[in-house]
Amino acid sequence: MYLRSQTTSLDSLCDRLAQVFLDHGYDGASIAALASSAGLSKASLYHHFPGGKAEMATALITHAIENAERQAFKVLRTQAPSGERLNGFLDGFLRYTENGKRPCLLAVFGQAAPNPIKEVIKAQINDWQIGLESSLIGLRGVKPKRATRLAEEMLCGLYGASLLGQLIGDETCVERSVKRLRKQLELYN
Amino acid sequence: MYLRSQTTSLDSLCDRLAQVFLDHGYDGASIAALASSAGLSKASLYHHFPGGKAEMATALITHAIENAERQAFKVLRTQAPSGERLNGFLDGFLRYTENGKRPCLLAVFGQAAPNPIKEVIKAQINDWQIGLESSLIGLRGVKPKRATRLAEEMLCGLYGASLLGQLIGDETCVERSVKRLRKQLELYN
DNA sequence: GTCTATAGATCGATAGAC
DNA sequence: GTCTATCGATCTATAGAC
Repeated sequence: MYLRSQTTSLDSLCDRLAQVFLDHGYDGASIAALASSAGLSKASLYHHFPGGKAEMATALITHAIENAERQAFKVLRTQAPSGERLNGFLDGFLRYTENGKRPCLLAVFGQAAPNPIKEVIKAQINDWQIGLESSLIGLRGVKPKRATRLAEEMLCGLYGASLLGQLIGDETCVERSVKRLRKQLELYN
Repeated sequence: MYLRSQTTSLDSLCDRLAQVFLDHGYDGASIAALASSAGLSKASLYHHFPGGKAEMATALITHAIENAERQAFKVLRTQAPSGERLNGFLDGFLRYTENGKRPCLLAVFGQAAPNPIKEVIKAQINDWQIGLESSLIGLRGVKPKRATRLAEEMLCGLYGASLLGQLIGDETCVERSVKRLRKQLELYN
């Protein structure tokens, strides 16, 4: 996909397309709806994504991973103290999910999407879990085995809150989940 | 939907149909795939569900809710001590999700399905959260406000573990989440 | 790079025989 | 209650003009 226009336009196009997938799931997002949401005809959309829906979904997952990486997980690999890294991650996760208002594309495509996309998601979340682990190991008194379980607990809590918030229509679940994790890990911001 | 045959056949039909929805989501589950999985022609499937896919999904959600209710949440409304009720619930949740191997239809349809179905899910999960709350209030030292947050934390942890397990292909996430909750609530089984 | 028009496949749903 | 056959709508994807 190449777009001669500015980064803002590309981001805007990705956001519009992603919203359709978030609202209707992979199979529920029709080319017609995607094109309409992008403000293009179907043929024009195929000009940008010759591979059709699968290519769009792949591009959007890559885009979403880059966003999450930049806004949340990147800080885990810095040299800052563990507590600061984890605090920065939690801040970033809230930014990434827009305070829990926006579902995560990884969770949506993880439920139903072509297998290559599912594999990318699986590998990426494993990477992120490892990043959380290494920061948790640096926390006072946390041993490697416990760090592994804590990292999983964090991902469960955050993704679970995002899902639950969507199920019951309460946007504030993720914020409370972040608050709980900060307290449990004795992080103070 | 009426089936003259035994309960086992009805349950078996529901299980087969549910599996298609779990694998492909609401929109991704085609009538052809549903019929094939049920071992019936499309016309025969419509004989049982004149309302088509929406009626199937509604029936299956009702079925899933009844299962979860019977296997997990029912015990929360008994007169047993709070600890026993919560322990029984966690046992039941593991049974309901088949130790985390089977995704929950409520989570799948909560992401993308016709609005009436989403409303049923929303109401049901709110009900369940209230059931958890009242059992948690009975626990030593847990006040109403904290019970509300703990109930949400339990649902986040359990549904998050189910989702995460699906994303990374690890069936054991839910078991660990249950273990964590037992420890946190000081329940011993 | 955008569009209209349309091909070809699959969709949900139904008619009608047995 | 099951089936085959089929309808019209919608879907993905492409052809071809501008």
